[in-house]
Amino acid sequence: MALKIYNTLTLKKEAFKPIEKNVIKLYVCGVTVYGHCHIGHARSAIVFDVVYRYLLEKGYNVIFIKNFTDIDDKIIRRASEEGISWKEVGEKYIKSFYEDMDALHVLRPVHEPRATEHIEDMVRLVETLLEKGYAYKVNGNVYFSVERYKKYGELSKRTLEEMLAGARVEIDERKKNPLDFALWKASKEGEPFWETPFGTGRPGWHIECSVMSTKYLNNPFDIHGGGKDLIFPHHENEKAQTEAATGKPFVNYWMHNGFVNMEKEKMSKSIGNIFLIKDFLKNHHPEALRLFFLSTHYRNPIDYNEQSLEDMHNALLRLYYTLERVSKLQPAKIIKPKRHIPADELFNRFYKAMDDDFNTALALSYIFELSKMLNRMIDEYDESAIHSIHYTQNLMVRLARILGLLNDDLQTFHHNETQRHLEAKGLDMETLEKMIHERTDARKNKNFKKADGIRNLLLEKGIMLLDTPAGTEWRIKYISPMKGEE
RNA sequence: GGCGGCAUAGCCAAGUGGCUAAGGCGACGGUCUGCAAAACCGUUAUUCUCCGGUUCAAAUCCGGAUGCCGCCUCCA
Repeated sequence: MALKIYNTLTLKKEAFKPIEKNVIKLYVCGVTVYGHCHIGHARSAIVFDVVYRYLLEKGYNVIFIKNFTDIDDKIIRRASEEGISWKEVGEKYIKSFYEDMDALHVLRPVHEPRATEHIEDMVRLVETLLEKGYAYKVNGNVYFSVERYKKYGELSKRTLEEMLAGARVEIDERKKNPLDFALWKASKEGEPFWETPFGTGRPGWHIECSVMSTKYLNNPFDIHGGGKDLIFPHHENEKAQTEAATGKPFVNYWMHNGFVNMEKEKMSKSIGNIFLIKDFLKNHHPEALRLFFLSTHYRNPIDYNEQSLEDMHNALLRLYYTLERVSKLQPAKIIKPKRHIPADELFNRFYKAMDDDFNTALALSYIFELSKMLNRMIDEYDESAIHSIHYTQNLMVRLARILGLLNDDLQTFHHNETQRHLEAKGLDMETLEKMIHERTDARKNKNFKKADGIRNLLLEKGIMLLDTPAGTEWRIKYISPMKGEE
């Protein structure tokens, strides 16, 4: 099966051919570490985590690099705000980044280089660009001359004339062209700096990615990814610098994920409508966020709202409850997974969907179909089916894990869900069990009015009771306030 | 102003030339139940923003209109 990837450079879906057979070199722009990660960072991380997982699943040796930008204007500003050094700012938010990524089950890339560990390489790149005449010095700053690089605008699909017509670029007298961008910035008093042949200063924004990607992957390399907002200027500039310096193409396939909107508006720090991953995790299972993102194609925008997240949380619970039903079946003495052809068909369709530019929305639908298939097999249970059931379950879990879902074992899942949910609703285990007990007694005495009252009370708290032959069980169920009132 | 994208059921969302227009959430009916719930079965878009065109055939291609969004400035 052939993988196709939508390439921002050509605006087309293209058959994917790695440069080296069986090896894929993947670079994704990481974060600038000056704050906690928000839901938008989470989308990018999850999208490329799934790309990484799927490429591994297909048997490729994936050299996946994701950087930290740990020196920049905003970090310096943050340091003075928090009264700590810029290095401490970096350390603090790298730690925060890992907490969030681990919670979201984002796999660690092969290397996670930091900008400040590659200053020497940056200096070398700037020198090369100066030597080749692509860059010029002004008062300790070094600028890249966009007019010298003929393909400037190739990635973001605009010409220099068009960009200037936009005329929102601040005119800086020192630059030859307003669109020229800084490779190296002269440091001001009190700012971090490095000594270089062209002056005391610090790197510009784009250069770290050029340096780290080519250092670990060489160029051209296979896939470069990031959020859509990085196409211009970040990726355009990375490409210009690297191609000008090396005389070789930079990247074969450019992948960009769409934004997360809040109430139809882009989530961004400047608008101030950001929602942190840490806040999300207080109220939801981390996989609900994955499910939410993966239910839309990665290139499309997605609108974040509580209702959608609750829908997704319910959908996630459904998958876990299917696994739970399977776990409760009378175990066979020896499980010999037996092929179940309809399940295999869904498995194949899953791969086909993923091969089509990572169509996770379609791929997910097959996981839900496997879940339904399992439930049906359990409903019509006879002992001989146990082997097929296990086979089907294994397929379902395997596919889910390619998407980074169903990571929890049932115990962990229950424990975490219960903790989070009870806390959010101001309940505790003891009260809950007492209420269930009370209701059971009421039912025994045929006092159904009281029993139903308790049940409704709990339902309002998002706890649903199930009377099974084995006794009363309870589950979490997200009910939106609107629907609850109806 | 320039460039790019989107418009599919109550909501979210796949599908981009031809089998019954995926899947999730929700709603309704059935089985089950004290009644429920869960689970399963069934129903929930004869039609894909609108108007033209191409074609034997279009949600899917082309032209136009309307609406929404993004980039052109730090951003995932």
